[in-house]
Amino acid sequence: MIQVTLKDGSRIQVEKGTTILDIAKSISEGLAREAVAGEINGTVKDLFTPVTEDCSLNILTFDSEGGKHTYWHTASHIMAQAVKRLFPGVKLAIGPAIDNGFYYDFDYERSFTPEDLQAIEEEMKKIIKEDHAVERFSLSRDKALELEKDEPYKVELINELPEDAEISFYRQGDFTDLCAGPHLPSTGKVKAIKLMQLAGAYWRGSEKNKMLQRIYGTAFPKKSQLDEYLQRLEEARKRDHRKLGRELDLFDIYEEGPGFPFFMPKGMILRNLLEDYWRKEHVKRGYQEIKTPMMLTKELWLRSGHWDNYKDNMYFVNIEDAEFAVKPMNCPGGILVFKRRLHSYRDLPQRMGELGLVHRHELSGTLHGLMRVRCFTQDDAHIFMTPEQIKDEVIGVIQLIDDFYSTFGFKYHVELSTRPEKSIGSDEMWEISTNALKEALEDRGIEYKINEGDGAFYGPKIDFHLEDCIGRTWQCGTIQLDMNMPERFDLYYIGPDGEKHRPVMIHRVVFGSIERFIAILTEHFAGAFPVWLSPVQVKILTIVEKHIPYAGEVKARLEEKGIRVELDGRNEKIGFKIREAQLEKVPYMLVIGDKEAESGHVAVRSRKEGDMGSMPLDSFLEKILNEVETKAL
RNA sequence: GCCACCAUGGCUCAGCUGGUAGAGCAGCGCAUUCGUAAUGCGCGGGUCAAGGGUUCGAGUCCCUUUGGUGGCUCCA
Repeated sequence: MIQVTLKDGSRIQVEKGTTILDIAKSISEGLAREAVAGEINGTVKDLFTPVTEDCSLNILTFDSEGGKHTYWHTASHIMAQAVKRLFPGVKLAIGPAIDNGFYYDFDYERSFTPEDLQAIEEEMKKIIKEDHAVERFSLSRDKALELEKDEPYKVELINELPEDAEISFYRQGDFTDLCAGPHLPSTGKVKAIKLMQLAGAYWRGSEKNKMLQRIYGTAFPKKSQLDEYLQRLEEARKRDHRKLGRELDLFDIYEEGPGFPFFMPKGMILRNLLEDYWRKEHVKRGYQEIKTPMMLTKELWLRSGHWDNYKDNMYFVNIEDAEFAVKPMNCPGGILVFKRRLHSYRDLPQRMGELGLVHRHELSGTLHGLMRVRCFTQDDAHIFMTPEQIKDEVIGVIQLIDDFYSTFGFKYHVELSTRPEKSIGSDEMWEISTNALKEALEDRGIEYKINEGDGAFYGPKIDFHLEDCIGRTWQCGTIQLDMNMPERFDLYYIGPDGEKHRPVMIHRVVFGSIERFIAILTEHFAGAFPVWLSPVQVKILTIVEKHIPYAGEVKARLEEKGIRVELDGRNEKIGFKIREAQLEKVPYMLVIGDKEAESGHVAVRSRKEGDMGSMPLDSFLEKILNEVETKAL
């Protein structure tokens, strides 16, 4: 007998060799039915794995991360099995579970069509119905290579497995695949499936390799869960900033300027409000603002290293036989500003902000609304400081970013990237700066994930990934330490000892790109921006023509207080005007009829709560001004 | 850039296996003066992304180009 400790801490005795599934059954039939895998001492295992020694065991259902992973992994095998049946010559690459489902990469003589996808899905349903048992077995390297001799990608994978690795396979009916597992015990366990899309993907993610065909799919234990998932996607589509941007007349991108967005009058209101907020907060924190030119000479970019490292992403212009580059980053300009005069250690830190429009040549296939464009405005700043000031300055930026994100109601997580293989600077400087970043994070009690070797070539960085209301994350803020540029541009300050010293530089952004941030905000709020950001905050709706004079007075009163207000005095029914204002996502509608005109009231309707009844104009003013002032969400 | 798919009036979309463009919304005009998500009637608007080809005939088939969508790579 061996002792198994369950998730709730209770212990049970089972016979050695009992499978996880049997243990689940002994706990409850329901659990056994729901179980998809088991976690033995923290490692996810197949349900048919026998338990051979004392251990802790967690029975996983679809609701857990590991459970989903197992479930989707088996679904991907079922898909591969179906594809193999329908297209015998197909070669298999890899087929993992991912965030919301799974994919499998195939190499086939012709491209799959949407009709093929249909057929594959049907075949998958058959395989599920046939309910093949899934079994696991291991082979020696030679035997494994023999078994996979017709699968060149599998052969490559096997050859790259470490000497001592177990080479395991999973078999279900007529299909066998090299796989580490774990898997569901049978194909019948998978219930609701759907193939989502077809896409090209390079073998092993490298553009030097052959492009394979990737089929994405997802699966759930219940049809209702699949429907719910599809509905969430539909919801995300409704929130798409490209659609809302056009509908709400905020911004758009035209064929005449691929990747170069246009901002409409209402979009500019939003944008200017964000920039006003940004300026105010930065002045408060001791930043100065500068503006550096859009184009600078080739020599500058040679010196900064961009010519060597970033040329493919830059645009160039010839002026009177001299070559200029349109700036892809603001730092070289900022450095010239710093260099304009001699600095004492007493002047440091110098915090110089710039809302700088940068242009980067991005591959056409990567463009995506405002999220990925070819010109965008970075809310940049460069902080020049002594090495001793690094930690405090980084903390200052971390706090600034936290303030900003919480203003919009965003949750976020933080990642720290360390020295990459290809990098410059001494070990000592890397250690100092990486530690400074760590200390700053720890000082603020912020949890962070480390991305080993993912830093910029000139220094380590902290990235802020914010999460929108439907759970997607976006990299926005970043804090990068740089010891390279000060060197290249021979920056120095005079220390207390009267000698020249090299300053350290921070590059940082909070919004990241104003354009992208606006896109994120648009999707986050589904176009219904908080009152302080709404391009139109109040819409006055008259019942009939004769109310226009009083409505005009109301409008004037609101405008006097800086409220952005529109008057809809058209000869239309009130229901129609409300519907339009609601679709325009105006936070407050003021309905003006006889009663209001006589009493000096306004009938308030909120886009969120509907009819709020009648109130004196002053009460409404107080309410909305308070919301604007507090940036209420 | 690579793979797949897509491109019809301002917007959303019909248009079967090729026979010469249609709806709703929006716009404009007229009527209606009305209390919390669509008043009625009428009118105008498209070289069917661009170019080339097949055909007696192309929105529909083929090729090229441009732009978009979803991925891959890259990234704010």
